[in-house]
Amino acid sequence: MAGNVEKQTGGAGRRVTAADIARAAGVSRATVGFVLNDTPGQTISQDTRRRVLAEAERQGYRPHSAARALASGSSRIVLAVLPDWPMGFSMRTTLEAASLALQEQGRTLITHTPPHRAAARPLWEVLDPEAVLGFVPFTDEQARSLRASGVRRVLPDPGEPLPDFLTGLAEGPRLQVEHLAARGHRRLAFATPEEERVRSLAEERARTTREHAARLGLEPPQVHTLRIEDAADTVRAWHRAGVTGVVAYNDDTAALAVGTALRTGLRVPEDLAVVGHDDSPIASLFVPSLSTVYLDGDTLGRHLAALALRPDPTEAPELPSPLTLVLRESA
Amino acid sequence: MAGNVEKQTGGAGRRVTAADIARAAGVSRATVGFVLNDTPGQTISQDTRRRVLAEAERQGYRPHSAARALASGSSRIVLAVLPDWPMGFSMRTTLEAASLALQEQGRTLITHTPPHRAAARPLWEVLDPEAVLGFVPFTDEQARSLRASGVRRVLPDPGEPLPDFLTGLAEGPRLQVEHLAARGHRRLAFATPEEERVRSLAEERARTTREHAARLGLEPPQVHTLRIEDAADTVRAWHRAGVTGVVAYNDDTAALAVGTALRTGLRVPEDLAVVGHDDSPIASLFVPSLSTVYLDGDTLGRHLAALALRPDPTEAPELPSPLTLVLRESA
DNA sequence: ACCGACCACTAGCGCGCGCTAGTTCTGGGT
DNA sequence: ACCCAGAACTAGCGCGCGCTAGTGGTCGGT
Repeated sequence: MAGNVEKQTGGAGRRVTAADIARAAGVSRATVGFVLNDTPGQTISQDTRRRVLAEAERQGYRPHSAARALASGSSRIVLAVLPDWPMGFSMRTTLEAASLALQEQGRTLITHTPPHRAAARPLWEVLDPEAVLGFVPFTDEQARSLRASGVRRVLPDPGEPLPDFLTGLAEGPRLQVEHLAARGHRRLAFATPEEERVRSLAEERARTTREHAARLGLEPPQVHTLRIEDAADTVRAWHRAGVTGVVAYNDDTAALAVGTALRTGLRVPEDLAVVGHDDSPIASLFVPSLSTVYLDGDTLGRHLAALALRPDPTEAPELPSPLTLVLRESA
Repeated sequence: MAGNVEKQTGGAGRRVTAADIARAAGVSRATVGFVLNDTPGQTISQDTRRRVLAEAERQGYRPHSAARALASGSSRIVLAVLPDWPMGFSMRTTLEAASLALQEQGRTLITHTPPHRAAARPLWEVLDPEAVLGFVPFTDEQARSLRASGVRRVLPDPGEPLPDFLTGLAEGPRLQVEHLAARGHRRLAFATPEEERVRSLAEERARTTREHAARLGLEPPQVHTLRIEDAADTVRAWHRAGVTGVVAYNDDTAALAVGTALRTGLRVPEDLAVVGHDDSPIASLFVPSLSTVYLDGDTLGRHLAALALRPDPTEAPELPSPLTLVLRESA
């Protein structure tokens, strides 16, 4: 066997600790810590620094995060609790931007979608994160657990009003309604999927739809759940009722509306115009391609990171609107 | 202020530790540990047990996972590194099943999609997981980092042959090819998306497609990348070359193929039959609905959990084939 | 009366690391 | 010759928990 590094330290497969580095470099454990963490206020000679760094590299030292978390009192982990909505392209960009911004601050973003069957212990009790970002308000039960687990910052903060990044998520219908209104549609419907899990957001968007329809002097839009089984009935009912424009909760629902309309013999967008939401890949692939609302994930992601790490929870940074309308064939 | 529990322990917001419970219950810290962990081989009186449990409940005690991980030497976390493929419905079921199975063993499954821009520290160095499941083989660099981080079980194990759960992921084309062959198609094409990230799996599936086409005495299928910009050209080229059946990498690609064929004036499935893969929701929504391959996530998930926790890495459990063909309109 | 077995606990180490409170060693100023 | 400031370190505590090696007490058997 080639005399590999692990063997030299003794125990087969034992992980390399800072003490190993200290011994090998002929310094104390504290010095190793100072060098590897660039601890401010410590003066270390060039020579020692080099020796420690070289030895750490040679032995492939990786600090043990549990020990670090225990000693420092912070895991440097930020947990994003994702809702179970099919994650659109925009959401992925959002999380990636947030992740990058957090990384620059030495944090690690972990995303998590809770399983339907409630976990024995919620993930934040296991990970001990520094902050938890939810995309849906937490229940009282969850809030209690979060507090007991010592999570320092929770978003949205239970008890506080919803932060704008969440209300922003429900602002899409404004663009959808405005567009349909501009095209002369007077009677709209809001279409939502059946999924229980998206209900809270769907209701929020339905509310926004009604609000802006009222503002623009349109007929009060009806809200309908679109199911694969009876979508045809719903679409026919719309047609009979004079509905010509559909605000869809997301692109999947929009796709279902458009597909059903076509099968029912309606023309899209002539007989029924549909605007989706999320700008998911299928939006452009669908025949006809879907007009939809694009969400600027980059901006939103940075905003989220800033919210999670801001030292003073009372002062929140401003969020420029991250929504844009994408015009395609379906409306 | 109502005299709340936290206040009683002293420090504002300090988290409740096992020592607090011990003090309040009038027992030693060890006893608290024995009670809360049901440590085998320890005899605790009913009375004491009740007192400790009650006190833990009253104070909302949550064990500090970092400390536990440090002391026990294991984080009880299993990390699944997901590829960046759009996560189909089947994949979600797979992960959920795996998560549940792991939970029954006291483990926590954390899923993670590495960002495109490489993270400063890969997630496993931060989380210190007990096992890491990859859906794509690890690079040498990653393998080294995994070993240095003390991860006990890595799947797929670098250096070992691919486990069947991964080769199984490439078995779908067998069903796709067999179906098309049974319908009398002699000349097939394999359609893959452009995405760099799915390339390794796409190539694997292309190989399987060729293999089974050969086995069934079909013409050697050509492999084509389907891009939105020039999909029309590709589809026309297929038609000219006498290709009548398309094996698609996934449902998105199948959707693109079908959509393009329709726009080009071809009939589906009469002129071009297409079989997708993944049974994603759009597969049934699309017009015409897509024939596709369904992957039984439940079986696969349990298998994964078993692989991650099996005590002896040399003996792997059997995996029954988790694939089924779903017949719809496109083929 | 004494012993051993068993029950019901407790004292305290060790996990790996961050960090405070020293300690030793220069080298320049008086 | 002495002092003292600063550079360059080190000793060792504490984070919260798991767990081993005890320790006292009770009870049945001889």
